[in-house]
Amino acid sequence: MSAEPIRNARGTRDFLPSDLVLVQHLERTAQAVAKSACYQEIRTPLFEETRLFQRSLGETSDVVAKEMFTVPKRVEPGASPNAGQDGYTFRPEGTASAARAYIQGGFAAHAPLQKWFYIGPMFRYERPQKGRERQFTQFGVEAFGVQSPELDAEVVSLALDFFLRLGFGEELQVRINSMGDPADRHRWSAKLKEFFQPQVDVPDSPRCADCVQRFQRNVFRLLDCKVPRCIELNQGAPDLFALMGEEALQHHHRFAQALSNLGHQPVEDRSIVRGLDYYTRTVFELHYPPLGSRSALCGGGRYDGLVAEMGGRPTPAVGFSIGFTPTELALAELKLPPAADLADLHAQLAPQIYLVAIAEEDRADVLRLTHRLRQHGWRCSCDYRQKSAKAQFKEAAKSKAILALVLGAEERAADQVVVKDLRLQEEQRVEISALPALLAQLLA
RNA sequence: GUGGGUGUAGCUCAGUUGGUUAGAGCACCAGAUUGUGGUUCUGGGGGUCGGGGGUUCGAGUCCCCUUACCCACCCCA
Repeated sequence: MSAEPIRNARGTRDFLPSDLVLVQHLERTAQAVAKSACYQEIRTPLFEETRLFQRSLGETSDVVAKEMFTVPKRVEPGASPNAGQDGYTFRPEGTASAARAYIQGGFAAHAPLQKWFYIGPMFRYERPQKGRERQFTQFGVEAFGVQSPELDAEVVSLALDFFLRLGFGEELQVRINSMGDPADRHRWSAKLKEFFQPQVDVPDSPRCADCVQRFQRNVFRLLDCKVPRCIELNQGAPDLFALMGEEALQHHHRFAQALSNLGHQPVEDRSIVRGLDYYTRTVFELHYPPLGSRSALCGGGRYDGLVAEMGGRPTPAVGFSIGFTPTELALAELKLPPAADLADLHAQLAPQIYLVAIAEEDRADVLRLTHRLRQHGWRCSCDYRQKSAKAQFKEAAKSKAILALVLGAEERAADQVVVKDLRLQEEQRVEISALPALLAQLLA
């Protein structure tokens, strides 16, 4: 049996100790931003009933149509489970689960206003490429129970704050649009189909092949096609804003106003059309133009219909999600964050104290002392490979420890220990009883 | 799902028009006289050259297939 080594599954990543430094920094930044605005953390299961996503994201969305990690509910021999309809699916995004938890928790009745955030892995069965993985981490925020456009602006400002704290500059751009209310959307959809029909429904369509496809699945997407010819053909297409109801229009204006009130002049961008069904009114994206083609950092919007659609009381809501992977890519390109921001996390990878046993007979005492110091809260390490004293000092240096404690026959006889500062190469011999105080001073 | 690129030690790569036991740097391990470090020196472990088939006297080096990864499209975080 020639055992071929098993590798990580396609589209997944190992986060090794040094990789985690950045990730942990992203996590704590996200938490700090969210908590500063009194958003509370939630953790929902990594998998849900498949129906949850079919209902919330829409059967025609790409995510549901071809990117779901679905497993059958039961795998009994002989049974023929229908995973597609009656199975579990690893969550491809966080909003559906949050809405489900909101409904299930009965918040509409006793505490309709809920501001939540989450950080965790999401799964999509896609072909991996740069900035896109099958398992990825998202930071998301969802605020339930308020339909005021000022809340939309608050949510956007959280996303902005996240990137600003990571070191992004003032070039950060908020692009906004509105999807109107469902009735507006239906009218618009009909008008669009009417408008595009002649372009698509002919043997030799002037539109690109993708657009012909999109026409069936999601007409809105024709609008953000990048093919030059298609862009031309989009001239004169029906404008949603001309069909939108007064309330939705007002909402959008107040949203834009609230944003500029917070100091973020938004950019109107009619091509922003989120791919998931549940969005209503506000949709937005954060961009960082210096990044060029990969400038999109965050996407979000309002989904006033989702909770009711899923069987809860009608509850307005708004949120966003930020992918860690694109964020990491952007940070790398921008040479961010500054090393100082990560210094503490890096430092935690190294021991503070490395204990050296001069001879074999000293090892037992070294282990005892190591154990004691750990209980005091110091990060301590020592050798378990019978290395020579010399090699232990090498090990101590390599480990980036700050101090070395040396225990030999002389020290043990006198109840003392040598404390060596590896940065200054200075050492002193002290009574064991005085050790905690000295360490506290040296490692402050 | 479609198209393109790549695949030599843990990592970064050399390997001349196919030629004999496949190399380097870094990393790792051990030493350089007796209780002390990141420099230096010496030695050592580690590769069925992604896998399979073919051409050839002979292939890491050419051809085919396959697989993994990467990149782009689609879509999106």
